[in-house]
Amino acid sequence: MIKVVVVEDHPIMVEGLKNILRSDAGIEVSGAYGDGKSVLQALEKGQPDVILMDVNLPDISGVNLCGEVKKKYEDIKIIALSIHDEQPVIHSMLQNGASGYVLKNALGNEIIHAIYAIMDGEEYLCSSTKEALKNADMELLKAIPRITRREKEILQLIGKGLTTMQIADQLFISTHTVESHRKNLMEKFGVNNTTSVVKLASEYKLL
Amino acid sequence: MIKVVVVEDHPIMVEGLKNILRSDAGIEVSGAYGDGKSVLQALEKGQPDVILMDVNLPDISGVNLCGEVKKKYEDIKIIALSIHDEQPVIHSMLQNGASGYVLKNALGNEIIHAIYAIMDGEEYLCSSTKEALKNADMELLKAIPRITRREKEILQLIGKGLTTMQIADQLFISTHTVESHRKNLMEKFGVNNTTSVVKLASEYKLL
DNA sequence: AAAAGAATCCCGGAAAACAGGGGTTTTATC
DNA sequence: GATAAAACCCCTGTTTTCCGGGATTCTTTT
Repeated sequence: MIKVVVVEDHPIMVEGLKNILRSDAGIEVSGAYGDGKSVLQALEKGQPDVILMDVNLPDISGVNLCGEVKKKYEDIKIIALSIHDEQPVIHSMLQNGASGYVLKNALGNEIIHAIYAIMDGEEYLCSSTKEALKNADMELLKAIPRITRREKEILQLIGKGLTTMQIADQLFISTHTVESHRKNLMEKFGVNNTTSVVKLASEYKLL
Repeated sequence: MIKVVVVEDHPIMVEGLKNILRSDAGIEVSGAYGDGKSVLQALEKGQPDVILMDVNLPDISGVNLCGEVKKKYEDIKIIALSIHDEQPVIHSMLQNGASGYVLKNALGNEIIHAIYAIMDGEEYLCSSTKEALKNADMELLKAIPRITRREKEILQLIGKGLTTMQIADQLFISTHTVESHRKNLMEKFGVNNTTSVVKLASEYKLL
């Protein structure tokens, strides 16, 4: 009997998943949690074989949660569940130890397949995910950039529509410094204007 | 017996909704469709009392679908289902004839409440939605801006990270013209730089 | 504890975007 | 079929961002 824990903040979705998994005799849903904190607590008292984990949670990003869980309990297999098929998101999840990536528009039995596949030690990607990764070799693929505290702060202010000067005033630093951070953000995101940075940051839920 | 049709492109979500609605004796799910086109076709052969409609569909925006359905079948009540609680999205759905707006992180029985409430002729907003609308009087609230074909085209190119000159070259128009469109976009979105336009457009799924 | 690497800070000139003006052609509406 | 409104087009001067640098402090890693 494979023990599965669901981490997902949409109750209706949880209901759907439970229902689908119930239909398989070899799988047992041993718990469902709506945010990162409560799973981490629950895991201290006992571990499942597999965690089905939504990438977008209210309290912590799925990428980070995935990393934390894997650090503490390396035997637990993690399947990422997401609405998005952005390459960097997929890549970051896999780098952080996820064994599978399934889009939420997948059919129910795709999830069951995924569970059995990863219990066999395989890596499972749903068809749309594979499609998204097809013409990009995994080595060159860039993950979600790791940005610093200060950069994040500035990114958020830029996202609010403030100009460099307004940001400089607010943070009591020179406009040149703000521009320097702006430049580094463009560098890290691999683009050459702020607009693209904000667009990507918004896609990766960094704002 | 209240006949309900579900429009939602995530099969797992559909499964969850069906399961929840099944538990209520007065409600019957008479159909489920994954995109706008198939619902419109199905409606020609018979109408339900209520449509539970996801705002983000693969082929058409929920806002437009809502408008179309209401134009042809004004008696069908529509409840919008969404992950987002952005004011302009909520406002646009209600303006297009939706009678309810429920966030996907709502509990299952909230959906059932919503269905009964709107069948009684009420308007139903889930608690988080109400929260989002609280400090903004409905009159002043701005809807998602209506942008023209050309503007959309330019918005998308800007979103790709192209500069004004690159866009001008690609569309065989003057850079001045591109800047003019850019200006109008800022005007319509009520902001004063392109970055904010792209951020909002991305939130409203206009890209 | 030293070196390498990040992160935060600063500068000046070139290249864009922005603001505020005006004009013509489509598209609805009466 | 007139007319008003919207869409689309263009221009000039000012402001902001971009991009080439470089310096100093934190933080890791060895």
